[in-house]
Amino acid sequence: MQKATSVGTGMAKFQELDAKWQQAWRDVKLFEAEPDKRPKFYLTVAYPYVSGPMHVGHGRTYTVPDVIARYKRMRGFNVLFPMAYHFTGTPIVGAAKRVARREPEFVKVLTERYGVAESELSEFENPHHFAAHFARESDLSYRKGMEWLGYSIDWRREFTTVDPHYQKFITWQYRKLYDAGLIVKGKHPVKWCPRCGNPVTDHDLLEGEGVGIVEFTLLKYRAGEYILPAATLRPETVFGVTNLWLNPDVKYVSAQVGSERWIVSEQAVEKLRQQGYSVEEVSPIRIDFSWEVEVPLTHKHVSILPAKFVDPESATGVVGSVPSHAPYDHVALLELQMHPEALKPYGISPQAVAELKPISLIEAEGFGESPAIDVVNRMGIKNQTDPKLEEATAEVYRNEFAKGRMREWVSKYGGMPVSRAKLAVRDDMLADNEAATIYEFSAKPVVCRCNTPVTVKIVEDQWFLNYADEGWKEKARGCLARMDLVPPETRGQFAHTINWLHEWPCTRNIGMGTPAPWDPKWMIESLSDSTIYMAYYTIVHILKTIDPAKLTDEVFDYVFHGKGDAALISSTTDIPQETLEQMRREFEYWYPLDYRMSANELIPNHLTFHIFHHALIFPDRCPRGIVSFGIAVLEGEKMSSSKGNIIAINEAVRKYGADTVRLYLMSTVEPWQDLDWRTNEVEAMQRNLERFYSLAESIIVPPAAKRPSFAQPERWMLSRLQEHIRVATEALDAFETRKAAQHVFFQLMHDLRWYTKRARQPKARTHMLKRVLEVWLRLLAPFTPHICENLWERMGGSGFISAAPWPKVEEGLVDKGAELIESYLRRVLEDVGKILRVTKVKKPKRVCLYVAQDWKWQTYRIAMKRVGEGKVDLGALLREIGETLGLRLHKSDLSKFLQQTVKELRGMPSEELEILETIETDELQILLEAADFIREQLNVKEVRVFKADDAARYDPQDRARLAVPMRPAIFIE
RNA sequence: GCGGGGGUAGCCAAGUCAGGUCAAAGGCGCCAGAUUUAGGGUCUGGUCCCGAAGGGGUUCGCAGGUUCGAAUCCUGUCCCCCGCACCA
Repeated sequence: MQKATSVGTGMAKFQELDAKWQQAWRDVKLFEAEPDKRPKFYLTVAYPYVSGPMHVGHGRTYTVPDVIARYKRMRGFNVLFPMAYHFTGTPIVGAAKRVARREPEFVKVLTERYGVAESELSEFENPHHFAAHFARESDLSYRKGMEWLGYSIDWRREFTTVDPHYQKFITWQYRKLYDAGLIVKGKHPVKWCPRCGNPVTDHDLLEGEGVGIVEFTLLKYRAGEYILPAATLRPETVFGVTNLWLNPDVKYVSAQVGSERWIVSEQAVEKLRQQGYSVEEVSPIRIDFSWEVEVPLTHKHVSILPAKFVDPESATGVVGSVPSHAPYDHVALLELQMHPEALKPYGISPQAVAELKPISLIEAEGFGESPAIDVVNRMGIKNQTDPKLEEATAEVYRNEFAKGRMREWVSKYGGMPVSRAKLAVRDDMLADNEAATIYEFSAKPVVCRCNTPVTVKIVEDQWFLNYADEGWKEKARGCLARMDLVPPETRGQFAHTINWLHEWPCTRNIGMGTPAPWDPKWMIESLSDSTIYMAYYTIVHILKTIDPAKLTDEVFDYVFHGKGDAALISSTTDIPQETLEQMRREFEYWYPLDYRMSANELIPNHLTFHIFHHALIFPDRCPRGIVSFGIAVLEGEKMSSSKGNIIAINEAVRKYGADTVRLYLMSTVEPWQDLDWRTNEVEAMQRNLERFYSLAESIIVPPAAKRPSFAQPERWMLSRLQEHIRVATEALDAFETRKAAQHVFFQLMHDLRWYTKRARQPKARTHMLKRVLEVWLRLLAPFTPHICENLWERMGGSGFISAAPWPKVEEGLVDKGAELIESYLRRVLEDVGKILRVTKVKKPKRVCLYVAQDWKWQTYRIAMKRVGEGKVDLGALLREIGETLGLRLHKSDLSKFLQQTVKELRGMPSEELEILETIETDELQILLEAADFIREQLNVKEVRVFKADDAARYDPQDRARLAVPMRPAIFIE
């Protein structure tokens, strides 16, 4: 059976077109960008981290800049769109390790899903090989995917972040930062696997993904020579301590910590060591519950009481009791007070326990004296093993932290919001050596892939980028203020991030990357080496021709800052002077970057770093704008590439063709919205494109007619075309790919269908369709370049459509009157259709249309004028019309009609009113001309049109009286 | 908690800044008709409810308010999503 589409087996055909045109572009180096006289447009998108295949999310991320690049090129810009690969970082190293361990699940994904041969596995133990494979080698790789999608990338500038040239560039940059005093040394807690001897990232975890590290303050309670360090998240509550809790079932030890003698749970010892405490000489100790301890800061003396809820695994196993504000403490105390016999084994006086009263030190709106007691009572919690206590604690903490204030009696901190007092108390106590710090996971367990429990380790010697530096922040703010942000809502996020960002650890001791120039045992961390590489793109293709050993700081200083003398640098480095000058010219031509594109989840780090580093290194060449993308999901579900449940974009391209995938990705949502890949919609898109292709062919094939005269349908079509050009242009200028694609594909298709139905003269039609197609192809070219190139060639367009000029709106062809007439006809057809449906008449014999009589039209026009002017005095208007028309007989008809008319006109938007006013419409003429068309559309034998007051009209039901201007009365037989 | 985004018909999603053309674009799905009639493709029409004449009713998370008029403005309220770092 013959297929309606002449694409034949459409899919195969599209793939052929893809390959053909990609080769053609390559052959003429169409996308290799060199500085010239044209205005430039330079855009980049975050280079991919090549830890796996390119999936549909990446497809969207990279198609947006390509569409924009193609659009700008057609607008006459010299466009630079480069691409590179990010190798730096731990996940690739982690993946290689997983291969080395032959983790079955991962190996399975690699071999069965990602097409890696078993025999090659050993090579994938090398992280560099792993990355290179997914960067360029694999059929699922980024390079292939991007080529198959027809991206207009200048591939000469491709590089990886571990290339020696790039490392020279990073070294240059980091020496600058170091010299500026923005690299500072410090320590910070990391997740650490004792067995691997390495920090671990979430990717390396078997269990505990997403678990955070929280900072506890250790309050130093003193008991003679001993110190009992009680861990708390709320140091400000020290003023409400009534006693200390220890768990009688726990093994406690006494340990020499620095110059102090600490008592902690046995489990805490290793933790303290990991966290940089020098712990020596540990011996078991029996807790004597008769001790009194001195509370730090307040110097009160309190007793030690037994409590089961105290967890030896959590922090130090020593806990201070603040019953007024900690539900656990309140319940534990209550239990002891109700069961004094439990105190006997410990030799504690029940009398003393009974006298313990909660001390309230925080007031919070919506709570009474003691929030902890309120909440415990409300939840009906009776004992300290009740799991609801967690929730109660969270509720009290949340409310007190957010809304609480320290009570006035609390010396020094009285009246302070809890959120501030917490830090103030902590800092004061730390300064006086009355407290220390310990880190703990926010949830347990956390287990490394090697099946070892992960601990918190304090890494000493860590190097930080000092984003806390106020001067730097100020520069970044200045840069931000000058930038165009898409979508604009992201501005607040950026501003907030600049304020909030502080020291960022910029070195790591594992993974691939560039050694820190001032301390080469460390590697520059992967986000930190990706902040200004957009500048590197401008010269990389030239740099590649130079021996990296020659790339001294002087070279980069010259190229990027114009510092020094080219001839001199040439003589010391042996780089030809012309080469140096050429690089300088390239940089000066392309920089600043016009738009940076990346995922909006990178605003809190990468994108803001990008601003910081530019503000410092290229203060006069800050990027002009940032576009932030949404994420992508699959059939409404999240993707996971480590589990292999992704749609590899390369496979999708092979299956549906590049243009189908591109248009789908661009037309469903705007770039900053979340994309949902739905297979059935992609398939529908493919059919749509095939339909478009065969429609285009059917337009191209018949020989062109000489320019015939245009009638209403032609005028309408041309006017609509202008509208689509206008909207698409505006949309693409604002990165609204969806809006643009909707107009240039779907809406234009709709209009063209209407036109083909409406067109009466075959010659005019052939001519018009060709004329529309010529524009249409150019409008679609950024989205579906392969198909458009092919059709462009077929219809004899000159050169590549990729290099053709973008269509311009021809104001002279905008014809609001023509548009009004068509929407009028549509309305008439709709009304008739509605009547047919309601009356369930299937095959009408005859349709009669009655156009409003002159007096109604005259009234209408006068009313229109008055309404357009603003206020309407119905009475005055009535008199005015009565006088003008000299009508007496239908006074009541007139007033009724006028009322309706005014109401209707008032509801009309002023724009439409204006058009109506200015355009001479002869309704009768319009309908007479369109009668044939209406007859065809309704599939009736006869359509008759009358004036409503035509005495000779055929009107058995006297419908004509219902006629109103722009709404003819209808009679159906 | 802090910061950001969002709730529109079966699903996705425009429309909200600049109130009226909005029963609300477009896509998907579904239904019907047409097609030298394959349950495929293509084309046409329909797709909140009622209606044998183009009409009426009820809708845009929920509750109020402003207005001749509210999906759009204001107030309150409920719910959902994302980020909060050392890492891509």
